Amino acid sequence: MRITSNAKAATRQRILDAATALFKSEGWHNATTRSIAVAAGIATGTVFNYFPTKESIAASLIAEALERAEGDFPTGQPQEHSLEADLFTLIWSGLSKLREYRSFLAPAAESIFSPLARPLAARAGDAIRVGHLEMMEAIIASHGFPGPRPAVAVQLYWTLYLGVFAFWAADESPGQEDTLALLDHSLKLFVSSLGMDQGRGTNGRQ
Amino acid sequence: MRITSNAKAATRQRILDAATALFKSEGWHNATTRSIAVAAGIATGTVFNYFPTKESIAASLIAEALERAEGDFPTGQPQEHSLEADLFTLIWSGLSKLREYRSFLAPAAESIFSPLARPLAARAGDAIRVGHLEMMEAIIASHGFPGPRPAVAVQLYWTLYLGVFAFWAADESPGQEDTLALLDHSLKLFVSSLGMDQGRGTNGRQ
DNA sequence: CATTTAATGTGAGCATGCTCATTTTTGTCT
DNA sequence: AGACAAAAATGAGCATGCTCACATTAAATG
Repeated sequence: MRITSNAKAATRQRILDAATALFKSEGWHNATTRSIAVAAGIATGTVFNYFPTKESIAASLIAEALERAEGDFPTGQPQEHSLEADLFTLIWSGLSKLREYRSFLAPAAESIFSPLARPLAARAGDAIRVGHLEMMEAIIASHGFPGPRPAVAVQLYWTLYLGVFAFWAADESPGQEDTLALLDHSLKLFVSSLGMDQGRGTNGRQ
Repeated sequence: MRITSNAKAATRQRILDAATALFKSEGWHNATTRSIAVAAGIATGTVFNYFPTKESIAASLIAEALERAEGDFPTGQPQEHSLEADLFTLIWSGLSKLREYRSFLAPAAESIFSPLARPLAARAGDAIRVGHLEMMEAIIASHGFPGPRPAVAVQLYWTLYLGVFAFWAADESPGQEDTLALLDHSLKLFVSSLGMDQGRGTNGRQ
């Protein structure tokens, strides 16, 4: 049992490559698991020896793409710019590097949202969560903002991020200017909330 | 051709009743279209004479439930309370009335999010869109807040609303206090954004 | 090389959402 | 009632995601 994982990794990669091509050319629904298997030169069942579901193939692609795109973000340490500008860079430059995947990310974004289970943050996979949330926390901390209680802050950030991501994935305005507008506003929302009361609000009810 | 629509409406209602029961008892995935048909005492194909997709059955149930729940909201006219308090009432009392449906709304919420097409607001159906968004606009207008450009405002509100809705649907904390905390914060975000610049921001980049 | 054991690949087959050609029911007119 | 047309219902059948018992290949051992 030495180089077994080489062949395994190669098969896995063939599946990912075939899926990438088919998602782009055929779209999420028309790219069937059978067609992916054929394109990868394997049997249908083999696909499911590597990925438990079709969704998980897309999840892997998205996670890897995001990881790659965000891999060369400078740091989460103190920056020259405003908190908003730093968070903008974190999100927007990540999206910019994903631009080539837009055509298949639009339908695949479904798979990110679908289960809607409680730990929404955990959904996009460890790569995104660790990379993105830690970056976000570091950036925020570097600017010295106090935060709301952690669970809510994480939820807020993910609501913002996933909302922008979903909008961006389907945004066909020139230069994604609609996404830019949404991101601008969302960030102002987020940043302004960080300075707010840190306890549980009441909104005027008893 | 006089009372034909009576029988039709009856069959449609039998489907909705059967679906409601099965979604609650079996969950979204285990409630199959065949089992719904059997429970309604009709053939599988008949279901699709009334609803184009399984998803649309859930959409109808959700839309009707929301319509019912929000039907007796006072108005969108000037209130005694703050903007935040008014919006809180709009959302929270709606959710409260939906509480009995929580067990099936959690999985069914998937269907609201899944297509993620551009006009996100149109997704939840006219009942919700008209009722909710008009209410929201009326409430905001009554408080004299200037708004950002409409498309962004609508998107922002729906990101907030659907995010809260999805979180609530899966929230099992006592009294849904986690949802309350999220809603409090989300509303502060939203309200504070309404007073911000109304043009396109730049976040400090060229 | 021959055997054994583990890893990997296979594809028939299942359940499901949905389609559609056909059958059954309903309503109208003579 | 009988003939006809429109509306409604039917269920066999399709494509898809996924499973699983089995076949094939590769590695380890004698």
